[in-house]
Amino acid sequence: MTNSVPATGKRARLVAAACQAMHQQGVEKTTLADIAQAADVPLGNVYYYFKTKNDIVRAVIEAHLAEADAMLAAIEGAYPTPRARLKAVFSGLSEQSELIAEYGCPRGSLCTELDKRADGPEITAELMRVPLDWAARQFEAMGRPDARDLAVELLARYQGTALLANAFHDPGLMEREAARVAEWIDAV
Amino acid sequence: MTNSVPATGKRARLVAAACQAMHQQGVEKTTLADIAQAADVPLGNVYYYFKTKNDIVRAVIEAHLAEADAMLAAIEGAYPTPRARLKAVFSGLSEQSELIAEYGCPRGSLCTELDKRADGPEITAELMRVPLDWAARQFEAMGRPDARDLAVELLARYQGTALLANAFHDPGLMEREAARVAEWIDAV
DNA sequence: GTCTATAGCCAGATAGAC
DNA sequence: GTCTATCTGGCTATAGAC
Repeated sequence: MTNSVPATGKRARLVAAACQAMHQQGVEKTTLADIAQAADVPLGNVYYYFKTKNDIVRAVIEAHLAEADAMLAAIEGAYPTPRARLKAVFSGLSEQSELIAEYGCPRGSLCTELDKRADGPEITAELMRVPLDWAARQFEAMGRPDARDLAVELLARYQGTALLANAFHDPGLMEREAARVAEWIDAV
Repeated sequence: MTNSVPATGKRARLVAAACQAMHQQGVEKTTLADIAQAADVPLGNVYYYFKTKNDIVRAVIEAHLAEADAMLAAIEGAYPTPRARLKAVFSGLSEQSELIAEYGCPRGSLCTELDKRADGPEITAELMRVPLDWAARQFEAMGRPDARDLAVELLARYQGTALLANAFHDPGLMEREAARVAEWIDAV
């Protein structure tokens, strides 16, 4: 390992602060000063860890990807059947309905926003590719030849519902749709 | 009518330019100079029509709402049954798959972005409420007691698919899902 | 490695001549 | 009503002492 983590974990604190701030305020409106203050790091010191703001964005995406990997792996370990896994993921996501109603899906809104950024990192699409591929593998394991289509439908329903729940600031909308999606997974 | 429209239609040009720029670049990254230049209006003159940037955002939303109203009214006039209307709207939307793959759904990404803006206009949610209520009325006319749930599912699928098509820059994804949604409407 | 001070830039908004 | 010139503030990024 070439880079040793500073004892204080400043880098980790900065990334965590950036994740939260960018989710709540959006990428563009989040300033380096916001992040530095939330992480309790002096502004100038941020540049020791990240050369540009875009590097922070990249780190935020990578943090989301790592979290998604860990979450999906944990679910695969905990549930034996693909159907149970799919339902577990979706119910886990909709437990955050309050957060989503207030600020939207952290990964979805990041995708939407970064796509308009001329210099947005190319990894952005991974935020959707990872869960999409995972869901497609589960549907394949269920023997569905249209696994990919079903995965698209599942992810689209989640993302679209998150968008609506956020627009109306209504967590109930998210929970209601989550219940209907669970029925759908059972029926597929 | 208290305000007479200037003969040159500068205001209309500004709103149209703002609509396009904000769809393509996002609200935050669109500057008044961008809008003024695209509309061929000198920068300082913009402030004669709009006191603040937020006023332009409001006008953009109102333009989208007016367009949606006109579109839905036209479809209601052209198709007799609710089922045909729902399919017509959805197929109309997915004809713009190239545009959506490049920049996302104009109304969806606007909702997502404006919700993170502290001073975002309250009308924002209308962008989703109008089509949602309209779809719910169509499902009601089909005698469905769960009309509202079905409307949420329909709009969520559209918005979610638009987000994915944009993330992957894949118009085909939008078209494929549109075809599957059409089947779903027939089966409901 | 850490932090202060500040450079440099660019956006939103205004003043005021015409 | 129209337009030029400019003010003001905030943000990214850097310089350089410690």
